[in-house]
Amino acid sequence: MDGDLPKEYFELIRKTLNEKKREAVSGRPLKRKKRRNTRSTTEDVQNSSVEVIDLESNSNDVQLATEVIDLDSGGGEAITMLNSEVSEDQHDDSVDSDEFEDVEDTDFENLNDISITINKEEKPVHKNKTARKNVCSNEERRKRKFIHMFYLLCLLINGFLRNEWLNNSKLLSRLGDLIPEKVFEQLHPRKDEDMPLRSTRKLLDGLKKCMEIWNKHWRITKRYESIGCYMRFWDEFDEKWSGYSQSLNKKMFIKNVLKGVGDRDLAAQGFVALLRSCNLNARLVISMQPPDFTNLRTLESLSNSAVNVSYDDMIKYPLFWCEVWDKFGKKWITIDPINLKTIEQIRNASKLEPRGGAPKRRNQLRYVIGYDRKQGTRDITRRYAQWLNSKTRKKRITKDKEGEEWFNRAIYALNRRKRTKIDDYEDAYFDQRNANEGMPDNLQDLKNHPYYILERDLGKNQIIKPNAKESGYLKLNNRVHGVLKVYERKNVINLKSGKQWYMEGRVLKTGARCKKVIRKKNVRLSNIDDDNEEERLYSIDDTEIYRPPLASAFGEITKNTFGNIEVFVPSMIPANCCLIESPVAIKAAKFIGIEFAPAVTGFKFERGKRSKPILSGVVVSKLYREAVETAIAGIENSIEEDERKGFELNALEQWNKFLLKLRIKSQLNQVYGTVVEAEKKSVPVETPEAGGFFVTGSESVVGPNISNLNDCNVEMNDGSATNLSDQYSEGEPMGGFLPVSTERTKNGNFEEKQESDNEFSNNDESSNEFGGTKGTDDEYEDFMNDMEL
DNA sequence: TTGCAGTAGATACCTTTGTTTCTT
DNA sequence: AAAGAAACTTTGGTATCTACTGCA
Repeated sequence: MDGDLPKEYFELIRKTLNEKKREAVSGRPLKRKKRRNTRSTTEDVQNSSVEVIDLESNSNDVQLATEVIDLDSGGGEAITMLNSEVSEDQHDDSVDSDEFEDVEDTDFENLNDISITINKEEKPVHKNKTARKNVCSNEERRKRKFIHMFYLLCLLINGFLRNEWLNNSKLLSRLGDLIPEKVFEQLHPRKDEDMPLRSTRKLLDGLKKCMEIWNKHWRITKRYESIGCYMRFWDEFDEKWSGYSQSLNKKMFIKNVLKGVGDRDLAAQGFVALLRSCNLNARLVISMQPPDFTNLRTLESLSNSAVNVSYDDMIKYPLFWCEVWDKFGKKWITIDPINLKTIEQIRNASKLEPRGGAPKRRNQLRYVIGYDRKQGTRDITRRYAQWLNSKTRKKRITKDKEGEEWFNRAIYALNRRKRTKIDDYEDAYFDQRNANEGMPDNLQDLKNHPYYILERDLGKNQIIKPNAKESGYLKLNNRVHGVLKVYERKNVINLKSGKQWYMEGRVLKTGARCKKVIRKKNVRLSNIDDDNEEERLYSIDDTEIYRPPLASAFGEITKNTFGNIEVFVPSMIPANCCLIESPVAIKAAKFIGIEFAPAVTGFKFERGKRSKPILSGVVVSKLYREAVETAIAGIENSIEEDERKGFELNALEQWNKFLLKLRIKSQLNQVYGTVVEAEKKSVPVETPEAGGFFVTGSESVVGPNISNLNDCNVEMNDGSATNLSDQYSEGEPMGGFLPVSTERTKNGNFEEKQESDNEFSNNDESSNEFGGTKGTDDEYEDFMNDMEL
């Protein structure tokens, strides 16, 4: 179709496109249909071109791919169509350009090189090439999340136990000797009524002294043998954890702390004990480093981009430190006595939050947990993470609701003390910090922010409260979008259609006004006469709880057009009725002949998009409740009885068949002499322990297995018979009857069986029908008569 | 080197009451 | 003749998340 276009056109287009690229004017967004088309390497292109020529050497021109240039729209947008994609179209000239996908202009440098995919076998190869290499599978994703949570839980419990060790009375009394009387007084200053800050000042001085004392006391600081408690990358879980410190028991722990020997973690923990020995309310604070579950890179890509973090960078920021309650300032004071050797009263940012690329790779501050001396456990990440809501939150398991509940449960389980005033003060401080964090200044952080939302990120069924004002603006460098409005999330209202509200047992109030009108999602489903493609949405304030009409005195219930009553929530049951859920409820209600309504409690969605109602029970007047329940019990009972009888009958039938076959066999043996049986190790007839029912692997029939009665020419599935024999001949006897046959031909068939088959079929064809699944009762009877049974 | 807007691709979620033909 | 079983049908739009790219 484009064969008529002269070459100059292409060059013109190419030129225009290149200019447009430079200007970076993005009109309507160009779509790339399939990456593999544009990404295919030149080699591929050439190869395929050659192949095409070979394949289509009869075609008039070398039109390998048709390229349609739409000159009218957008002044030079090029649209390509690939032969392979529309091979059925057979070069239809009348193809409308709208049918083609717009393709990004990246590959128009080589317009003469035409990319094309011909061989179907090649397609998956292309797909694999362009498939994401660095994203792990869904399963792996879940696994990582699980490991993250498990790891975190272990750390939480470990912290709790370690915190208990710190309360050891012997340890505390010995450590208390390290603190001179003067310093002790500084740590417990008198309250200055006029200027509480002065008391705080004294406390801080005392703490500084303590820190100095501790640094003198701690003589030997061991190097971490591996990476200590810092964060591991995912590929490091597959390696052997060599050099991980041997389990440290309580005794050794106390001994080492008193001696002042150990790694940085131990030093920090010991410092907490030191402060507790001075009767201060000191917290053991741990920044936990479970692996990053939001990092979805595969192990290969991880190891390729393995980031080497130097030891010094890694230990720059601590994982263990200390907090002391300042009762004058009603704040927690943070002390890191080892790594940064700092004391701080955190206002908006902490020095302990890792900064810079390298340290952050091994130390992502996400979960900071404080354990106090009364076995209280609290999540105090807020104090240390400057951008908790916009950045840190995304790396935490609490980023979704499920994870948050899990985490809260874990913390709750480890918090062994009642709430105190100190917690109130701290929560107030956290609220203050949340408020101070303010609005993010970039798009990424505004996504899923707990407090703010961009106007453009509002869902289709969401609106901002009518009189709410925007709380700020986000200025983008991009000239196209300019300034975006940001609202507080609490001003967002979720809307639902009338039908959706009905599913929650609510109906629109009279005179309710719709808040928003959207296009219906599935136009295709809606009937032809239902040309209303708009969906009106309402807020919860526009609705009220649905009160279904009461049943009449005779128990008559108002039903819908389908003859049902919908009970999606309990409030949708009429007040004087009840819902009885049972698979046989409808049957029971019918049986006793009362007024009832089948209850639709939900829908099931099957393929083909058709949904079907779930009729899980009936709604009846409360008067009939007992009657229906009794009837249901009766029906269930009788069903059970029937099942039992059926089972019994089936079993008896199988036995009957079996015995019949034995008779046939013995009769045949009498007439024609015994077939070689000596080689068969287990002859079912003579097996003494052969009793009871025998369930085969492939058949669900209960009863004796008949496959081993070769002489009776049991009509069997050859395949299943072979499989059975395979199973049994090699495995242990499974009890009961064993179709063991050791003679096999190369084809895997049983020689013996074949022989006997032939033998038998020659003698009596009609018996072929016997014993198999096809035989009917009449035939059995006939045969039994023949056998004079 | 780092941060970030924009984008593509993958995945998850929402959907919320058939019809025709044959057999018993 | 009526009732019931069986076969046929085999979406698709939107939201959300993540990695990647190119730019500053």
